[in-house]
Formats: sequence, C-alpha cells, structure tokens
Amino acid sequence: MTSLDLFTREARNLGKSARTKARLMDAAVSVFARDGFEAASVNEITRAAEVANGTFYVYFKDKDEIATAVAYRIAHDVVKQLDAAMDGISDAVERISCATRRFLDLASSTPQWGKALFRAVWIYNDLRDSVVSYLRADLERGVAQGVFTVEIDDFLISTFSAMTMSTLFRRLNGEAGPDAGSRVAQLQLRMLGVAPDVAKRVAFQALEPITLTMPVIARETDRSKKN
Amino acid sequence: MTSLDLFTREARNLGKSARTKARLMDAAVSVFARDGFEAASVNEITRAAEVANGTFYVYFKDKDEIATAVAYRIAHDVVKQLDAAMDGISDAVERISCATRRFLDLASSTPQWGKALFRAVWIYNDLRDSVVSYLRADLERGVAQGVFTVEIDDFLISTFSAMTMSTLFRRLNGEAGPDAGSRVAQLQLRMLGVAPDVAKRVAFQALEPITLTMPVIARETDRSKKN
DNA sequence: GAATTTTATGAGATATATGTCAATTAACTG
DNA sequence: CAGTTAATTGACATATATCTCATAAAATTC
Repeated sequence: MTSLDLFTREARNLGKSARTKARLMDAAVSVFARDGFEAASVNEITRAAEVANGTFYVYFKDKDEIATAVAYRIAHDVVKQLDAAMDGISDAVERISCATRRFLDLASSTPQWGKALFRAVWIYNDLRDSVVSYLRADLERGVAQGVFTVEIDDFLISTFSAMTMSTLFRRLNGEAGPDAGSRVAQLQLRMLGVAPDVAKRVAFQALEPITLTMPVIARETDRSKKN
Repeated sequence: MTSLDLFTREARNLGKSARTKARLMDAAVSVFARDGFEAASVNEITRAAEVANGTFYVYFKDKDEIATAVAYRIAHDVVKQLDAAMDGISDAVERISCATRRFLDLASSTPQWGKALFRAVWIYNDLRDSVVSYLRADLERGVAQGVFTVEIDDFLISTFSAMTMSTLFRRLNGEAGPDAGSRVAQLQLRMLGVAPDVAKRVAFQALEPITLTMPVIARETDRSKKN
C-alpha cells in the first residue's frame, strides 16, 4: 500500500507537490490497468493514491489530462530503454527482431504498465508515432542492406506494429507464453522478405540476458478503504 | 430518422415486439459505433431507437446483453456473406487473400457495422473464434497444398487476424484507402511463406465485382430530441 | 514562532446513468 | 366492440461521477 511506484520513486527528492502528482500518476496506471481507461474514475484514482478527491483537480484538469501525462511518460521510458538495449546492433534483421522481442519482454514484465501502454497506443496517435519512430529507421536500413523486400510506408509500419501490439495483448492476457516475442518476430521477418530459415534463426537466437525494467512494485488493491 | 436499418427491416413482418427489439438493436449499433461501447448508455440507445427508457429493459437485461445480441448477429451475417463470396474457390492462396479482402470491403462499406464489429471482436473471444473459424481450415488447406510453410496454431491465427483487424481499424478511420485489403493480404501471404511475386499477383488480382452488403441506411443523430 | 505561502481536504452542487414499476396505451380475440 | 392480453411509458428511487471552493493543515520564510 505504501510501497513506492515508479513515478513516486523518481519524485522522492523533489518537492511535495511533485510527489503528490507522481502518486496520482502511479495510481492512474494501476487503475487504468485494472479497470480500463473508460471505466476508471477520478474517485478510484484518488482512492488508490490515498489522497482526497479534490487533490486530483489541483494537478490535473480531468481524467484525459492525467492519462496523457502517464502515457507520454511511459512511452518515453520505453523508447529510452529500447534504445539502450539495441546499442551496438547494426544488422537490420537483428535490430528489428530485437526491438520486437525486447519491447514485449519489457511491457509484459510489468503488466500494469504494459496494459496502460497498450490502451494508450490506441488513443494517442502521436504517442504511437513516437514509440515506433525508431522502427521506420530500422526498416529502411534493412531495405538499404537489401534484406527487406517491401516498400516501407505508413501502412507497413502500422501493420507491423499491430502484430507486435496484438502479441502484447495476448501476452498480458495469458494467451501467449514467453516465446511469443520470438514467434511474432519470426513472422514479421518473413513478411519483410527475410528467408524463412534466417527469420527463424534470428528470431529465436538467445538475447543478451540483460533485463529491462520498469520497477513497479505491485500495489495491492483495496476497494474497501473509505475515502 | 424513420428509415429502416437492417435488423428493423428483417423484422418488419414479425410481431410488434420483434420489431421493437430490432429497433433497439439497430440503435445500439449506431450508438456503439458513434460513442464506443463503454461510453454508450442505455438512455442514448433508447433515444436513438425513439422508445422510452423503460422499453429497453423489457427486451434486454442491460447494455452487455444487447451488445452480445448485436455482436453475434453481425458476426453471423459476416460469416454467411463471406462463405457465399468464397464459394467455388479452391486454391488456398486465393481463398486466404479473398477472405481478407472481402471481409475488409464488407466491414468498411458500412462503417457503423464495421466499428461495432471491430469493438465486439476485442470483447467476445468466442465471437472472434467464430469469425475466424473458416480461417483455420483455409490455412491448413494451404499447408496441405504445400504453399504455406508455417505452423498453423492459435498464435499464428491471432497474429493473422490482428493484421486484418488493424487494417479495418485504419480503413474505418480514413488512414488507409481502398487498396488496404490487397496490401495486407499481400503481407499475410508473404508471412505464410508464399513467394513475394505470387503474393503480390494474387493479392492485387481483380475480385469478382459482386458487392457484399449490410444494407444499413444512415440514421442521422439528433441528440437534441427530448425523451 | 509568527506570518505567509503552498498544499490538501471533503462536503456539496450539479449532472447523468441504471433499473423498477404502477399506470397507460395499443393490439388482438371471440 | 367489450374484454383480455401484450407492449409501452416515464416518473422515480438509487447510485455514482465530476468539479468547485471555502476551509484547514502543512511547509516555508523571515
């Protein structure tokens, strides 16, 4: 209940208002993940954050505003971590495979954040664009290297992303196991024009055992607490 | 306003209660498409159907119940139409391509129904299963014919479906044009192991110019009407 | 430690949704 | 067309959400 979540932890040395705002954002992640964005209410968020209802409105205009803030922060963190994880990989086939697999590992390792991200991506187009910005570059690199035989445009990128996101969805719902990342990466590479045997080898080759983390400590949900 | 929508039209020769139920279901399709399932309210549905609030509860227990009824009816219609459209095609590559393209043409030709279907698919797993039931058969046919070189299982089918559904989503949002069906079919065939040149040829070959229809006549939205 | 500024509170005004039901109206039936 | 059944109505009780604001508490400053 009092354990620190990511935003709260980051803000622990800042002023009080920054900490309260962070508490609200962490709570929003929890509640969005649990109830879904539409069903979530400001009341539930303030309850989870253990602040009064009115406090919410000191920091955010409404539910949309906190959702935006949360989504952009998560996206930013994800992009940063993926960038770091792919440092030094120059082969386009490997980069594409690695990006998909690392992304899925990261997002499904902390389901609350993964779910929040999943929902946010459907709502915020520009956020989706930022998450996949690195993707276009890698796809074009592959075309330049002669290993991808498709035209790289918005349609391809959207379809490619949909494959990854639908896998995340199933992963978060327990419909797919830990090999889901490799499996979808394999299919993506085939789609791009990589020979089936190469696609299989690259998609299933062992990844460096670094662990990307969004260190969220589970917050137990206690709806019985009064305001 | 008084134009008949599909369910209402189908029920025009049935009893009064069947017609009222149909009016409610047509209205629900409109409202779900316009406001989204979560944001839709029973009040909006009864307003759109031009019946009193209480009438709703004579026919449906709650929003979930009407949503289920609508979703299953739409799915049933879609499957029926697709079956008919693919009658006589025996080549697995053509069948797969045709299914995706026809489905997208059909669902995007009547956006309200397409949107309702899109949302429903994410909610009702068994409905999704029924819509894609023909898919597994065609995929396995392709493996038997030696043209697909992937393992056919739930993971593959989900990923394949996600490609189609994400294309529907973009099509309904105006982010993709009429060639979207061919484009995604081409990518799907490549993914399945069909040679790129064959994939391109089949996915872009002209389809029989039959038109599948869900004859919904747009119902104008007038939120200013009082109950 | 008094004064001042910042932050937090929660009751309450407003709004809208759900589901019920006694009363009304419309549709059959003989 | 009187009698009976089926269908519809909309006010209402209940619930829950949003957002505001006067007030209180906490933190900071001097």
